[in-house]
Amino acid sequence: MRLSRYFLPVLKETPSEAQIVSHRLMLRAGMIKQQAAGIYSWLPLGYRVLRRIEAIVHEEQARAGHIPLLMPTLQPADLWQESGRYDAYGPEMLRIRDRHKRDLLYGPTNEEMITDIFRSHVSSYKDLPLTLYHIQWKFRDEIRPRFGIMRGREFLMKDGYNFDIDKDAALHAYNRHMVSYLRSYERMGLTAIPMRAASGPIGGDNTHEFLVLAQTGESEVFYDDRVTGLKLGARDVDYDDRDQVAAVCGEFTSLYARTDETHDEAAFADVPEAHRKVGRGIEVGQIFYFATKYSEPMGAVVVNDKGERVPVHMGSHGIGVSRLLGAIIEASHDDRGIIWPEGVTPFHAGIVNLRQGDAATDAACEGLYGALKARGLEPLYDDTSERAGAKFATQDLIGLPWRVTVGPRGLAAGKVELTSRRTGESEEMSPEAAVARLAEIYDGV
RNA sequence: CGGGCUGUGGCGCAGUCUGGUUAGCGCGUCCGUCUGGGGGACGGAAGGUCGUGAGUUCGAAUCUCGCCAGCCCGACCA
Repeated sequence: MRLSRYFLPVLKETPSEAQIVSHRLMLRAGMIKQQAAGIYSWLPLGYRVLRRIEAIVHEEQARAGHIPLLMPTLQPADLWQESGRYDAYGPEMLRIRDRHKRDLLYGPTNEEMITDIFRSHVSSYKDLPLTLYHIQWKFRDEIRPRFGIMRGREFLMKDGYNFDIDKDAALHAYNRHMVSYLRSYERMGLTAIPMRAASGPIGGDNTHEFLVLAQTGESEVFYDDRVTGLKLGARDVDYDDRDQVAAVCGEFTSLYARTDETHDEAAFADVPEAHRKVGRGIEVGQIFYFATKYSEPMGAVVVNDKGERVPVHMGSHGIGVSRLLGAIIEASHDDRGIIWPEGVTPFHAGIVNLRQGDAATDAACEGLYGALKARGLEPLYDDTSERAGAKFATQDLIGLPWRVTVGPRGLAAGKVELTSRRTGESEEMSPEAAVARLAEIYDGV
């Protein structure tokens, strides 16, 4: 993309409504625009990151064998009356009435609807296990939205639902989700710690929340800090192997890590003092096993191998896709702007032309731009006539992890400069070498 | 929803207390010249129903009342 033809309304000053860093930076970097309290438009740069995060979630769900579909944002009220949650949910649920005076709601989650889909089409244990998920906009009419996209009323969420014949199978689904989530967060450059949590309005006993440590987090967290060093890395997990998946989950959940909702001082005291940490965290996902809480009242039953009709065991599993942008920025920024991890960056690298209009510099930039695209990378070429300082400031603000700086001075020696946004380190090299290096960096991402 | 606060060009603000010609400033935008490796300089220009409605007054951004929107703290939540 050429910056001169893009839509990137960056701001030099911070709009007064924004308090926390992710909100300020998202506004300044021209990623979002508020349309009402807790409701945002996604401007091109923000939309790119949102789509990147979504893509990672889709890829990792596919790897775990989970199947995507898409349910509507508006749901009929009667489904929720069946489960009893229409009254239980309270004013946080946005209720709508159509022209025929039928009661609808803007879905805050989809357990009822997915259960309805399931019971309509599945009747035999032979069709299990089944895990369906979608990534769709949700609405929760928060009393007080805040922190920009982190605590909006409208938000994009991945929510998945597993249907299994018994508790053991459902717990395997639970574990599969935990591993696929850990892998998703790692690919986004985040360390998200699974913590034992409280179940809230979804219900169920078995539940973990995934927390990204950040000063601005909404939850107080208590943990053994050795948990932050755990990584899945490149290891290959066979999602069909119950024991292997369970072992990975055991590794990530055996150290003490809890939110204030489930915190146990006595158990926490057993953590060696040097590792005992109290901090704050941003919730970026939660998984639940809730047995037959919805299948029983809603009649989601299958015939088992003995010919008996039994309610299916279910769980649900969510990742806050739009919220993750805020969490990533909270975890990865400096005083000049955002620092995107390679996995979610809106563009792979910026090309900064220091002397727009100079024939040799322009030609070198065009060459780099074409060569990077030919390697399958998406560069953002700053071909505007801004001065160097302004271009650098914009690059730093929008946080592309790599910058190729091209100016007549370096070009005289056949060199461009490749700079890491994260470390600030620069290296001079030929344009060809810069392209090769970037291709190598993104090869494993 | 309780408490606190704010609405003035695209953004950040002053002016309001103490009412008075054409409502200012910085940034940004546009044009020109000089510049050119970390938000450059100079010259010129465009852009405002002062959130909104009613009232007080000779006169309202400024005073009064209502309404709307937004922000912060709390309770609530992913």
